[in-house]
Amino acid sequence: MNITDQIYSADSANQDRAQAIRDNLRDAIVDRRLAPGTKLSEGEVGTLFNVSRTVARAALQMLSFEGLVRTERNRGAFVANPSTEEARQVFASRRLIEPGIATAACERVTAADIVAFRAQLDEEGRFIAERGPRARRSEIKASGDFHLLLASLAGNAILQRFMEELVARSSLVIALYGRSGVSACGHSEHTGIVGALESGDSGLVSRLMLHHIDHIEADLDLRVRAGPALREALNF
Amino acid sequence: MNITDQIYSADSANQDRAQAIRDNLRDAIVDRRLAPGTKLSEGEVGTLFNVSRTVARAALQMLSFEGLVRTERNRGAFVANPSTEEARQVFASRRLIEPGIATAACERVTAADIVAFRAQLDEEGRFIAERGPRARRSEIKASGDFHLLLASLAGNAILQRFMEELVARSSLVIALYGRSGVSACGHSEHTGIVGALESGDSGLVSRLMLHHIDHIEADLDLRVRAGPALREALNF
DNA sequence: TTGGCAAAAATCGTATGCAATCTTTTTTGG
DNA sequence: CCAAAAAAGATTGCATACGATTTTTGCCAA
Repeated sequence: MNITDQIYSADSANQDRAQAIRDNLRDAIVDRRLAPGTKLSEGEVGTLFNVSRTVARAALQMLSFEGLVRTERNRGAFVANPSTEEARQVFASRRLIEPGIATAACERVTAADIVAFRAQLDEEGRFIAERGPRARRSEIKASGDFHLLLASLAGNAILQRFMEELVARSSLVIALYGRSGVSACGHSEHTGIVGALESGDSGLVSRLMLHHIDHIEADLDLRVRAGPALREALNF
Repeated sequence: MNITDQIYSADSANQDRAQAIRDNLRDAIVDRRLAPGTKLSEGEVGTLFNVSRTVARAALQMLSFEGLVRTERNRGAFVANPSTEEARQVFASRRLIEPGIATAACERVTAADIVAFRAQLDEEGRFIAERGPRARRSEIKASGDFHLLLASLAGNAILQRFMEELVARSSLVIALYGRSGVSACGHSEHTGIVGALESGDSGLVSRLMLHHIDHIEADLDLRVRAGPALREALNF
């Protein structure tokens, strides 16, 4: 089981079908099974999940609030294709929020949490060792789940939701602009953060997290390329 | 309090109608024309704004994402009634985010922005001078607008949206738990922040903002009272 | 009066239909 | 043969309909 399953199961279990569809689509987007720019028509989503357009539409609306889907009036919904500027804003937001979350988590972490972190790290390591695009996607997801696990420990539901959005969008950004070299490095940084958490040094945890975010962003290629206008025009 | 106190303008010009309704309802909630716990039935909202339940429902869904409305399955939507714990989380989030926003804004602020801030401060001052509940509501709103104006200068659309949500929820919290004494004090702090912005000292701006948030929260009465279970049971 | 139960009313969740808008294909004029 | 106009097709925006669930009402007995 992975983290997001844990986080959302309580919601989607007895709640709306729209929420279940949203979770399903979000996983697909974060996993890159749905490429940026892919059209998500209400009818198609509806038939795929055996619901009416009404329910499919609600799910797409939720994803659009989270920034994972962009909707255009009378045209439909598309998997988001974040610009380099958006990518920068995502990471600027994370730099602001996540060190604070790490500090808060450090002050509330329990031995059981550390065990969960170790398991999470093991899973990450497994995917890094594997080859192939399937493992690559699982690796991105597992890496995001690490940050979500930390956020869930901070004891602040609002910040946790913000982080869910930011992590999901980060996955999109990394899939689009990542230069792929950093995986093992990121993993070792995660390991370091868990170690600092265990030692209870909240200042260190916060600093490590900040550096980690910087490293992730530094691995991106955020130079302006072929012009976003062209990308847009080609509906990518 | 009743929804029908609501005034609505017929301009659904180029935007989505659901969005216009959401904005209208949000203003009403933030202004406290709609009290926490008030039921917002889809049918009633729909007839009030001359739209079908479909559109009204979409608007309510948006507000529920923002945390201003709580929806219960098969029961309906209600204006949120944040608990003291939620109130603490709102302010913890603001303490994390807003000093950073202030720093970013300080580095991008222009002379024209300063003029806009002065105008905003003047408006605040006017409402503080006035008496009566109408002025009190306008005062809360104007105070929130100050923070939103600052957020808009930070140049980060994601953080700006987070702040919009946090400021709106703060208004609810202040309306519920505020002890009311702090208005003039908050105004003077706003003035101080603008002054620091003008001087370009981003460290000072950040520190003033942090203190300001602390003062706002300190003015709240967040002791656990008559038991949130009772409040919930009474649907307040 | 109070408590409990069943019918009625209200409200929500969802599917479906129609008009408006956008996209693609076909037709027409040069 | 190509460009522009027109028609056909697809998709969304919105309203409405109907079953399901909840809440209220009315009634009777304790």
